[in-house]
Amino acid sequence: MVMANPKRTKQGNFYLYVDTVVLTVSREKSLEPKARLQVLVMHRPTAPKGKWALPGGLVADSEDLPDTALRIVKRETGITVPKADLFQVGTYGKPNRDSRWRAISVAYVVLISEPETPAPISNSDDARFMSYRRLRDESLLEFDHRTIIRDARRAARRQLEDTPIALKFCDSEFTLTDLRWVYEAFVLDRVDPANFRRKVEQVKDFVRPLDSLITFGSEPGRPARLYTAGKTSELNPPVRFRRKLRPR
Amino acid sequence: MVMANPKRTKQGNFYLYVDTVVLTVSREKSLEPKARLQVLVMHRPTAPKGKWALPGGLVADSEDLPDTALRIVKRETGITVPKADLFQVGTYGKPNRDSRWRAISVAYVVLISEPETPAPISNSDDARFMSYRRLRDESLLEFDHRTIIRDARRAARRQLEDTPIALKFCDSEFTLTDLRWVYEAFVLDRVDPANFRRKVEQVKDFVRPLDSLITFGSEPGRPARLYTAGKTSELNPPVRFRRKLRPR
DNA sequence: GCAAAAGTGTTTCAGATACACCCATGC
DNA sequence: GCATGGGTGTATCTGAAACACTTTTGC
Repeated sequence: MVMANPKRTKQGNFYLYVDTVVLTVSREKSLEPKARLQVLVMHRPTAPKGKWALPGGLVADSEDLPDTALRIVKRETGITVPKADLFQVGTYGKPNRDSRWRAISVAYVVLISEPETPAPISNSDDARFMSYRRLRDESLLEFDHRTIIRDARRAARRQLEDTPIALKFCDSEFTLTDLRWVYEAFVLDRVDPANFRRKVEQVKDFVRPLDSLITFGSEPGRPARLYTAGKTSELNPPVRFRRKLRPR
Repeated sequence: MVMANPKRTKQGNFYLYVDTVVLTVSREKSLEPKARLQVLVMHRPTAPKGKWALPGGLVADSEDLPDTALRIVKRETGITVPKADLFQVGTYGKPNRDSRWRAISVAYVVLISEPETPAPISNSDDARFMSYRRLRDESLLEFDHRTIIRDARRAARRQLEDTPIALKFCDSEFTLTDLRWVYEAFVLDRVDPANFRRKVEQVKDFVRPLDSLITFGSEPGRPARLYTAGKTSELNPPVRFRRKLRPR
């Protein structure tokens, strides 16, 4: 039911974008917790060499914001992200955040496990996963995208505590060590395996042990039990970590 | 540095609004914690009787989003809100959230203490503070504004834990009971005065006792010490409340 | 004196950490 | 056997809740 609107000409001197922060956690065994988090970035053809940006583009008419996010991520990086897993970080609207014209961006974040190799289709001539740490500390991102990734990590960490999104980083069958690996990436520190196990298992319907299935992997040590995702959409109690105490 | 842009015509089939949730806490002594929170709403001249909306309006060219928020709140309700105290709740962009045309809204929330009496200037023919509880439970709000106020309360509650915004509800000199009154409004329950005192006082530079100044009020009981706001912008440790235990 | 709120002190408890110790596998 | 990670049991610590008790006012 769209009516003609006399005020139509009042607005129009800006663009509304959706920018998306695609996060993944590297499985490189040797990586410290702090170095595991990866962000998907792309290179705009007209940008200077070595300057990267989050995949982002204009909202189309009658397109829901999350639909914009996944359309643009696909176009600019080749990566497919599930719509249901997107959640909002915030909206960035300072008049001069883009020097070319007024751009207002709604930022989303999404967590994925095994990513395909990035392969841009258009509007982009390169795309790759880069270390969150590097992007945060060095000046490799255009616009205010460094602020956006910092806010995105914070938002994601909160979601890890209260929702089962950590499972998005895991395969459909996983060990508790796999899951701990993910939490450590966000906590930026090691977590005691014994305490982690108890903490996770007391959350109602967060994870389900698979009937006596065991991984036979190439790792040393006793094989771990496999789990699948439970059905809860809210972690109760939440999975929080206190600061360490001094060793006793 | 605004350039002509060939893609200009691609966008334009929607409006970008800012909607603002102005919260206050009633000082009516008799009110239970749950009934204290008030939301500023207004009546659009073309809306049905008894249907209210959050103050909201179009973003102007080159106008920062928080500036839009306070301009519109002033215009539609007569209330002045401080720009620095606004913080973002989220962006609502579902294609059919407004039946008239496509509207995308960035929502802000702001906490104020003693409000002036609402007095709309234009775009509105009535404005008032209404009970959060009623607005949440009954269907008095247009569009998805009921969702927005719920999200706003949640966002505000988080801010109460981690930042000193609770002080925005208080005067420049206040007692710890005044401050507790505010927290109770968000926790939706009574809080033990003794424990509250300790919790607040151990936060670094959150509140400062005023040199032996004492309220001589009309209240019964021992007069309370006055405090002023400290300088911290982050509550460390945060002011959290656990669920109650069973009485011993 | 009595009621009521401010403010202090103390016990108790839930939840989390630290860590010792046993288990199951690869080499 | 031995190294290594999986998994269990448990002492200890910490922050917070509960609540008894003292102080200071109004009436």
